[in-house]
Amino acid sequence: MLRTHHCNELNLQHLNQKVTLAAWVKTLRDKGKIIFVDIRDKFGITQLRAEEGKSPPEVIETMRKLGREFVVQVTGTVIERASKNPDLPTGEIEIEVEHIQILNPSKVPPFLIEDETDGGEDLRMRYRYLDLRRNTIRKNLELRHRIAQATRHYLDSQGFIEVETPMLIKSTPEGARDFLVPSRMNLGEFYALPQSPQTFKQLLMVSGFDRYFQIVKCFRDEDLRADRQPEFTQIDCEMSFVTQEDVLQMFEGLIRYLFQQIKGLELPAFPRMRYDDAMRLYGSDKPDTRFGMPFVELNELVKGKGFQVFDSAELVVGICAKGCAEYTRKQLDELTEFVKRPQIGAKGLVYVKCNADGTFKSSVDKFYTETDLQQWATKMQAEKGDLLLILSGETNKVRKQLCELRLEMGNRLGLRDKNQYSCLWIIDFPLLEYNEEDKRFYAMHHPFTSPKPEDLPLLDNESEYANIKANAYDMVINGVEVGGGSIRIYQRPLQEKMLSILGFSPEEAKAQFGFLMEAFEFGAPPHGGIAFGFDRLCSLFGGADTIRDFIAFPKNNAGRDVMINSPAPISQAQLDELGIRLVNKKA
RNA sequence: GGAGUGGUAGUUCAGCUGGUGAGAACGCCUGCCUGUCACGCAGGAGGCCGCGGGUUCGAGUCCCGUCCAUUCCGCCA
Repeated sequence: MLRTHHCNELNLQHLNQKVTLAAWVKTLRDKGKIIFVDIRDKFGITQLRAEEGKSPPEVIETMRKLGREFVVQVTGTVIERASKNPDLPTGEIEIEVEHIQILNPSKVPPFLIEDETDGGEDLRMRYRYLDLRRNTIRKNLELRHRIAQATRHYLDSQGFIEVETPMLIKSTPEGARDFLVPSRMNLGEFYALPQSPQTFKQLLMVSGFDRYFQIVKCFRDEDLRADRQPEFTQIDCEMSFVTQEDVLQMFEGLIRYLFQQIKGLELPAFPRMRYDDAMRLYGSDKPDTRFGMPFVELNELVKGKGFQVFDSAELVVGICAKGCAEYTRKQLDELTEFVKRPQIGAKGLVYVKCNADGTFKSSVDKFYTETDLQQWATKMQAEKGDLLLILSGETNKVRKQLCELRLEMGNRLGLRDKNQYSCLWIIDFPLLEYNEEDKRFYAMHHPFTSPKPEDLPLLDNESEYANIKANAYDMVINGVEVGGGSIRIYQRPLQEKMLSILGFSPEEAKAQFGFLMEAFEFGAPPHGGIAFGFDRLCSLFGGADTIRDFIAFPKNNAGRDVMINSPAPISQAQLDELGIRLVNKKA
């Protein structure tokens, strides 16, 4: 080793020891006759000291030449500081430098390599290796490592084995857009990168592996968000001979173990909420349950009083914001503007202030009496001082809009504390979802999800498709879908039926999924599983909204890596070899 | 594919209804400083105001286009 100690190690117990350190120059403080240099490695900071007339002249000379991020190797004696720094673990000592060597100089870094950097996102990504020198980012990756290790430990202890599945697989029409890889040896044909190892893990169950997991990269070529990357990591799991209840117990166990190990938190049992209830009460299949403020439907109270907007609405629904009756005109206007933004798309917002003196003030006083408003307030369990916020319109749309408003109110009222964790299961998802554009049903989870046994007869009646429930479940924490899974179909006839409902001809079904259905004919066990979004889980544990700071080398929201500058054009020779001709070459 | 926000010094940003010097802080350079640790003090360098058009006597500022970044909607089984 080029060092005897790292930079967070030395203290008064090492007094008078001769040590060698190797690290990066963090800051220089040249006081004239005396020079202090802080050096930094991933472990911590140690102060170097040199003094004119005392230190060797070549040491003084070299130390004056140093710049930020120079890599140096220093030999010297551990001495007690004349003035100590209680903020540093090494703050009681310093190194009296006897020899210093510049192992590598550095250009001036383009941003400050400090916890509070002055660098913007773009610049940090271009010099990601410098960004990763910062404590905050490195700690995020250390957190990710610990979560991964704890996950492996838990699943191993429960009899799961980690099996790798291929990255070069086959494109399928269902689901997200695939990333494709041309095959040189099979000209004109393409591999696809896996959107998830779904079919392979099912085949491992057919193979009798009983319990499988993998912390694995998945690829989806869709537009990105702060919490979405084109390549992301899943904790992918599958178990044989299980019911939904077994899967929920096992993986609730995993998440509670992680909270215990990583955060030191003992979480209560996770509540279960049916999908229909989640949509009715929160307008979302991933409700943030850190706070209440559930939806209250008001149709029967508001109709027929001459207010055309409500009379013509399919659903009139509101939330009660505790203690907000004092909101000013300006604040109410802000909320109205919020729901009218194009992304939300509400036409307007009706409010009712439940005044402290028991009176009501609303934006619809023209149409409704005090008695009417009192009824609303009672139904919404409002007290004096509360504010009712009501939206109306087509059911699905208005629920989505009110969901956004509820989250906004949660933010405004400080009810979404990053250090508080509210976990729950959403269960009883619909099996199928109608797509207006394509005029057909799609699998809500994926085509291998099994229907609830009691709903099997509905598969024969197209008008009932939308009412079929699936053995599918999501885990939601703080309004984030961290994982989801299902009990799978394991019998060929049912899988064939499912694919035909999804619009596959028997020939297409055989071409796409014949291998899976054939496997089902060789003694496939009942099985089911789940996959967790590992990057999201890490950001949640780290209290961040973006997953990028938990990925060593992330891509920007156009899917570009601005450090290596990918994607990039390839040579004509490569294209020729792959038999590819570009039609729309970007100039 | 659509909407919002932003682009001015190495960096983060300010720059009002268009009107004589394009600014601050941090960073960088030079000098001074024997207990600093957000060191201090003095001085200095550093700018195609993203790019291209337009309006105007005059544009960092207004308009149009375009590129880049970012957030969201669509999309993501």
